[in-house]
Amino acid sequence: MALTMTPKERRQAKTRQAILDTARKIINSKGIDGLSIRSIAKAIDYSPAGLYEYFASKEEIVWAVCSQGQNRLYEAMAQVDPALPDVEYVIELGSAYLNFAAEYPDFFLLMFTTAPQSMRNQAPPGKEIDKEMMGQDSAFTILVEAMGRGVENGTFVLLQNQTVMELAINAWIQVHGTAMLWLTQLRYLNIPLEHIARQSQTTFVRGITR
Amino acid sequence: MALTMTPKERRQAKTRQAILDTARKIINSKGIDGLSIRSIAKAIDYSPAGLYEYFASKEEIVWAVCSQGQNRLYEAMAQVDPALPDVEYVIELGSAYLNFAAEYPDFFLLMFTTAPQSMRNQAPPGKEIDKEMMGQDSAFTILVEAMGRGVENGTFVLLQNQTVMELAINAWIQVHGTAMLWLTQLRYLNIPLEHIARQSQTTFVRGITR
DNA sequence: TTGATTGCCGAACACTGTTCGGATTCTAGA
DNA sequence: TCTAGAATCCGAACAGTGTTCGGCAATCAA
Repeated sequence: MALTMTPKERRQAKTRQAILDTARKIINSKGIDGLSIRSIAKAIDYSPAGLYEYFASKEEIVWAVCSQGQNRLYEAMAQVDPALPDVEYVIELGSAYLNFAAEYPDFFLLMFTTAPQSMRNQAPPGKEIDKEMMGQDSAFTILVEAMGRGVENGTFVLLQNQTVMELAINAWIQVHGTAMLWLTQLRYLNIPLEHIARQSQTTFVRGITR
Repeated sequence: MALTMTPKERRQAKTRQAILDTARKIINSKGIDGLSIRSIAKAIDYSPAGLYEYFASKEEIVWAVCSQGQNRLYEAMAQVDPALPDVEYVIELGSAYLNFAAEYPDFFLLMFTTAPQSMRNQAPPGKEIDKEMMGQDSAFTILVEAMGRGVENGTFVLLQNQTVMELAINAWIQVHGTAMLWLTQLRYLNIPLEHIARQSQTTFVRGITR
């Protein structure tokens, strides 16, 4: 797609990306409260007003950062080897999810808490954060396919009237709960993530295998 | 304790509680972004500066609101009948947790996401939000005792080298993940909470029973 | 009746996101 | 090449935020 762009469009895209990159860096270093229009502007040698040529509001910037975060999460999970056995594959997918959360805590919390709330109203039509999550090339899709494969192979067993997607949601719940609880509570009690994550995953696998 | 207070202290406590009550109401109606010092002050016929006689900062107000929220969550879970069989008891505890989250979504999200982050630094010493969570008369304590009882009765089985507290953390992860994922994602996809919660709890119980 | 403390407020400060008008600079068409 | 118009960008301002400070009353202790 970059080949079909005019020089003007390329400049625009470059500036847009520079804004998003600095915004993401500030979030990862100073947290979401340390992110201001003026701090972004100063970092890229722009006037605060100048940013509004590229984004309509601060929320739109944060939304775009989160949207790219979903892609990063997808790529992290897509790197897990699908040739692994069913159980190991699902566990490794979960570990990729958790590593992402542990590496970028503020970013992860932003993507899954404050972001979906306040930005639901003015996200680009057809590109809401939930559609983004469920759509093609999303992290959740990888999980659905992994669970579906396990069910077909007879490795995982469905509950009564349970669909594969619902099973995937349950897997998501388990790993997401681990990430959220560790980020907001357990890590301050010096409880290591790997320790509790292994237990949680083991119990979950025990619950869905026969 | 209210009996040992001087009239002056009673007045102070009354005003403090009025501040916290209005703050909680604003959070539940307008969300956390709708909460401002000036909006609280206007609601109780005070000047913005007047509130600083009772709380040192806005964050201290939010912290106190969250702290009282922990108590409300504890009371909700304490009302579950302990005479229930092990499995039903744990499930009902989880349902109480989920009902709380569904009834006060913004409040719940505040308690478990933005709050623990930003207020860790200047919470009253010995009263950090995590100590609050793990301490006596906390919601988590109820869960620990419930799991411990189930283990003693042989209803629940521990993993290798797993403690009862770790098992309780896993139960917490499961129910917390359900709450968070539904509040931030699933409810916008019109997925009913009861539906997905039942599956999640069933799978978890299946994972910890022999 | 003093003197001091408490309770409360108006005004101000530094910050935030955002808008608007006016400068530049770039670009496309005759 | 010249010019009209669009694309960029900025300074200044506005409304809102949390917070501080000086001072004015009311209350309380001696």
